[in-house]
Amino acid sequence: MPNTALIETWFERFPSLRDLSDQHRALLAERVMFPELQGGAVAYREGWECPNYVMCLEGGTRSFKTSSSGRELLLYRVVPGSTCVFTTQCLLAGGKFPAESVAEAPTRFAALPAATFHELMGISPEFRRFVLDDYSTLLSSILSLVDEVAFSSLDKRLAQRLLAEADAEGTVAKTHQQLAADLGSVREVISRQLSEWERAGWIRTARGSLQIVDRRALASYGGPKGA
Amino acid sequence: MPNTALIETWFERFPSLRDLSDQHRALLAERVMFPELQGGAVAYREGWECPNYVMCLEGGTRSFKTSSSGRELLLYRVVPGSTCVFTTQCLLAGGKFPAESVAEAPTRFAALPAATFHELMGISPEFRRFVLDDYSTLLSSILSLVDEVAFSSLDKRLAQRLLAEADAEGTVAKTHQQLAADLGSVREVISRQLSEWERAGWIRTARGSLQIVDRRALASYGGPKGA
DNA sequence: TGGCGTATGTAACTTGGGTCACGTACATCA
DNA sequence: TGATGTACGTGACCCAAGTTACATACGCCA
Repeated sequence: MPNTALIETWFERFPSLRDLSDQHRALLAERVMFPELQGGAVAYREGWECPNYVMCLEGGTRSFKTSSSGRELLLYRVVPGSTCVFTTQCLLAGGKFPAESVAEAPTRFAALPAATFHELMGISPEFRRFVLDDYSTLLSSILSLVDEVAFSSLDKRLAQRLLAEADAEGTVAKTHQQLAADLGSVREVISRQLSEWERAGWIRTARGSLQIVDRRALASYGGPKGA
Repeated sequence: MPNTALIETWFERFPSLRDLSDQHRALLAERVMFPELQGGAVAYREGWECPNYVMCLEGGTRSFKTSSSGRELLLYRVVPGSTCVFTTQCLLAGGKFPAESVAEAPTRFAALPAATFHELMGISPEFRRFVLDDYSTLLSSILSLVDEVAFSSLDKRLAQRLLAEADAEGTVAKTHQQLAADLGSVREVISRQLSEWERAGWIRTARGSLQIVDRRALASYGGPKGA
């Protein structure tokens, strides 16, 4: 069994899978596959079939919509320990993949064939709970996204995003282009706003990253409804 | 049993419930309640608890988000024979109602207590399928909504909506105000666009409704990506 | 038939943010 | 140490759409 190590990693990343009965866990282990993706590789395009239920072990992907003019809007990010919930959507709805998904780094998945997925959904309450927890979390986050996109201005959304992307030191390791793609906007608009905040002393910019100086200012700018 | 007639109506509106085993159907019938709402009454506000799984028998509600400035955006409509999927979301995610919901007409529901809902999700594959079918359909429609709101212009969205709301004769029985609320816009903007289309001879407007004259023109305007 | 409430028409203005068209600054590798 | 590719800065411009501010117009009830 060359997969023993990977299976171990898998259960480490998804501890709730340990709640399954021995029998069901054995079924998982028997059927699972561990595909890989290069960084930058396309995982899914809109409209593709979804033959597997997909969980992320290493790396990560971003799922997004693309407009006719080429602008992108981030829907959500799949990181180690989380599932690619759009595959859940495909399998449950019996439809096609509803967006595009691209690996942001070299990525390793655990993939469960559709038949096994459905089988386990039927027989394992723990597996069901695991799947539905993730799935309902996604819907919540997409509903917030609707609200944001429909009613919030771009500068507020940008402020929030910087805070969300920042590490403990306040560094945001993204280019303006990437921020624009996350927000469904374009580079120039992001640059414009960032320069303004840099002049105000709220951030410091660098090539390929930026540094938040005044977290509080950004938070009160993007946070409560008001200005 | 004063509810016999209602239970009969209920199963008529939701034929897939007949697929449940006799035992599980008996459980449904035993625990169900049939609350009513006046037209215009608030069913849920954002953040409310959801003690029931709710299915619509008569009437209907609209679920929408509201911006800080008071603009509304329709998320989806609950009609007879469909469930209020946000209650599913609440029950599965264990969270609060994620939007506001208002009865558009006098409305009758079938409501299943949360405990019964969870019990049946565990023991009845048919019930599970019924719930998850609806739920996954909702996610699909919300994802389309994201795409539309983020990337489509208001006039295209309006054209599509007119076509969607029109009856067989091409009559759309809504005020400009209501159309605006569906689309997350304001009345003046809708009126402006409608006048333009009236001048072009695509529609005829009246008080409280309008008539589509040239379906094809509207469809090609809003439909394919181009102009 | 006059008035009141609701629905609509429309002009003028403002603004956010996307588009165009550059110029400049790093950074790496030959 | 130049050349080339990638990231960033910036101004000018434009357009969709929201805001403001009224003017009607219809329809019903007293």
